[in-house]
Amino acid sequence: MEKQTITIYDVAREASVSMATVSRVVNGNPNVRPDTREKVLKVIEKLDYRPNAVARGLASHRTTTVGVLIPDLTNIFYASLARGIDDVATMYKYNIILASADAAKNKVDSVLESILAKQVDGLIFMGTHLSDSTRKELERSKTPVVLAGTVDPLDKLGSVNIDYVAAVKEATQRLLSTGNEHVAFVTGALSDPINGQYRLKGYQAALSEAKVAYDESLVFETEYSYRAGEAIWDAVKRSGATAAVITDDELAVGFLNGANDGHTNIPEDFEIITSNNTMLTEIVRPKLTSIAQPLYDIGAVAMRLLTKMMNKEEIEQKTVLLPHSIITRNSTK
Amino acid sequence: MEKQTITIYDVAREASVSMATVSRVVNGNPNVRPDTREKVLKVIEKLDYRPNAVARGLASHRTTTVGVLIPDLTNIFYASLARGIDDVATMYKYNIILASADAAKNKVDSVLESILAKQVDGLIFMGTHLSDSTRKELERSKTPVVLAGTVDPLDKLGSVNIDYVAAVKEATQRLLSTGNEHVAFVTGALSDPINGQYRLKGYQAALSEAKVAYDESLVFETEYSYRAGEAIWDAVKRSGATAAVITDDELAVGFLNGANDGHTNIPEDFEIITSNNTMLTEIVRPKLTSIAQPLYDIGAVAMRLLTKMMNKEEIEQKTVLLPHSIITRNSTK
DNA sequence: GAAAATTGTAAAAACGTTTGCATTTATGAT
DNA sequence: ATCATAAATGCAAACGTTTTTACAATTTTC
Repeated sequence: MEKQTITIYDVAREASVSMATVSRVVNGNPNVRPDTREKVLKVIEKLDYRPNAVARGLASHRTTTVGVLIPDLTNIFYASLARGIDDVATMYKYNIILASADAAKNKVDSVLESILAKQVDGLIFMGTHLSDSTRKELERSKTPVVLAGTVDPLDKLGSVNIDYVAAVKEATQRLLSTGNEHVAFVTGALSDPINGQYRLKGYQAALSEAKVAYDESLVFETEYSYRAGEAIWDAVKRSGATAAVITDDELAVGFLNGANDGHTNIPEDFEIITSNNTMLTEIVRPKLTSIAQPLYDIGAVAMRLLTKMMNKEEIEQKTVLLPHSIITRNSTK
Repeated sequence: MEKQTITIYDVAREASVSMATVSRVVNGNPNVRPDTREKVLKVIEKLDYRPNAVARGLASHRTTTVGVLIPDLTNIFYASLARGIDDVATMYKYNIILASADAAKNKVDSVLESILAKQVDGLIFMGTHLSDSTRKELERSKTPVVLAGTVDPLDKLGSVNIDYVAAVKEATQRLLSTGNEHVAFVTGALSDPINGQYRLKGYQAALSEAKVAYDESLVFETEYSYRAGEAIWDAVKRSGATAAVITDDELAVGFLNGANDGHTNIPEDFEIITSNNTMLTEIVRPKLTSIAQPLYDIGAVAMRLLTKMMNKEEIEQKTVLLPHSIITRNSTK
């Protein structure tokens, strides 16, 4: 019934100053005498006034809200990035509008539209490769965008990644070096440039340097899930491979258990290197050797980069590559 | 430079109707002649007009946005709930403002304040037990609230859960029935009513019915994480227990690996039942027997309940209990 | 001690919608 | 045709802020 919202106007009246002055106090504008500031603050306290962010957003054209698109909340890889994003966002007083957008399901554009309608100040994309329509939509809105763990082949948007080519190359070399003649490459959609261009290139480069012929039948394209990993084990085993580089931990874990349950000894009879170094690699037995990506940092740096863009600060590098390494555990000899 | 935002006013002028009519068309108000609707839609298309959700929110007092508080994004339990929440929210055209609020770190109230400032239409709480100050804050804002996987001891807010008392009781009985005389109870903060009241009560009820004395030294309080599970294994083993009910999967998995790595055979020498039936239970070896909670559904139902509250619909049951079961895998005899 | 610069405050115009009310136009029964 | 009624539209006032402009009061400068 009684709405009872205390507005800036009530505060102004009670403190016998103008709305403008109250606004200045609330926003920390220095142009207000200490004693008036004091007086206003007292009234704010007394009336328990809370500024309305919606009205503020309308008047100032800034919502202090950023949109975050995530392909799968329950995939710990993305969740880890999200945590980095969230922490930095909080640090800079931004709220996050989170939306899951399964690229596969063409949801991206509609989700994006609803987020842009909310007038977010910026946008972080994870995982989803940007379609042309998506890109156009972003362009027209002029909203700053940063990709986290996602590359932009056109190199126009901000992005934070590791050097996938180098990382996969090292992993592959590692497997070749222990005498594996047939190393499989098990990955997600090759239409995603990270897989189809970067990682694949690293894989091929390692083979080529080791003078091993590239054999397309050793490349396995599937999806990032535990089930997919279990399911594909047999095929990989039958291909004659004795080792595999796998580009997602859930996938790798499913794969590993497929091997375990099929009584193949890891790493004696088959070696595995996975890619994300999430908690999963430590949970399974044997523990998985993995490319280590600084997941939290990828998210955190992406968000930090976005804050700079939103502030129109000078950006030294809008395409950043964070360092990676390989953590040896027990799925390799 | 040129802001170039197309407003409802531009559309009105171009279509030679009033703003009100355009607004009606956009909002699907039936009070507009089909041919005017057509005309307006054409202009909207032509001008590529997009309504500004912030202005809309200010004028209508509805933001079609809900706040979601999550204790830990990377804990798959919460992430699973969140997925249910997200799907239903999308279905009903709500956006989600996600904020992680580590109850431990007293962040809850400040996060809540920033979310409420954004004028969300409703709020979903996960995991965090509501402090008095939080509750007061919610009350004053009059925002509808639903707890997902979290109980309200005062039973004032909406909530969606399973019957924790019954579930833990069944799990404990199961372990007692295979001859375990000392069954440990390993859980998170006992200050959380779910643990300290409900689950503990179920545990005690099972003991009591089996005429086994309750022994406080078999109750282990720790936190929901893999590391905590690894760390606590030794103490539990030393307590003389030969079985344990564990209330979080990450915790249970750490515990299991503690046992594995300490060369205790599961389930021959020690039985384990965990509580959330997430993917983790299937990933480890042996697979974990678990209480099965409908995680996705808890989130989905919570969000659905919230939509009803936001619409001021009649609510038949604001405290809902979803069914649970026990899934037998290989960590029990 | 007057002119110039600075500071503090108020008034009012945005911001882009929705919505209650008034008005016009169409519909149908007589 | 006529009138009562219903349907469609327009007008203008919110919504709760920020921001621009203007001016008065104070401080500085020489």
